[in-house]
Amino acid sequence: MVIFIKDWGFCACCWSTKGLWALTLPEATEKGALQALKQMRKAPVHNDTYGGIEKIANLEKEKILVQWLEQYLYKGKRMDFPLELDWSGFPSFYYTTLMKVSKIEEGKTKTYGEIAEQLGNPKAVRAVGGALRKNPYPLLIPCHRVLACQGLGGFTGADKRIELKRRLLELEGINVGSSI
DNA sequence: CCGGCAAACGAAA
DNA sequence: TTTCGTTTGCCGG
Repeated sequence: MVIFIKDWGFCACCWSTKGLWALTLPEATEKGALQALKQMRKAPVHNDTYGGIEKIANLEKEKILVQWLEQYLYKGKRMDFPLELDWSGFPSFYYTTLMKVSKIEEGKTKTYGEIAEQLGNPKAVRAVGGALRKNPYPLLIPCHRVLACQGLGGFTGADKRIELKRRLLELEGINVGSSI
């Protein structure tokens, strides 16, 4: 479904086979968000299949997701997410990586290197990046709190979405210089 | 089935 | 500025 968040813009939220995807480009129009939603339902952004989860988007979950997002993005309150997340079939390295990431407290950040170190594999920095790239639950698993040692790192691949990472960090009171 | 390569990185040459 | 290291998925043979 599509919601409008003040000072943020239209936001398409979809609970798909791959988990969650929420498109929160600030400049998205309602029409654009609807279009994106349609796309997401048809072909989820995360296009690797993990587990045999059914393909139908779950509207009930979507509602819960929307409420959560409104609390977080609009009111700045980050609640525990009330639904269980499905990790079946997800590669174990990715899973353990994302678990580490999920333990980063609100308002704090880590680097890809630090995560790799915590995994007992300090050189696997790039692999950590790979795991975050596959994060089926962006926003819920706070991968925006993982930065590169110099600069911001990436966020879901697409160009403009790095802007979302920046905004999420600002929302949590983390000062990201304009240069990085 | 295998080899090579790319990807949200980072250190060292 | 190039190379290498880690893990995974993808594509070509």
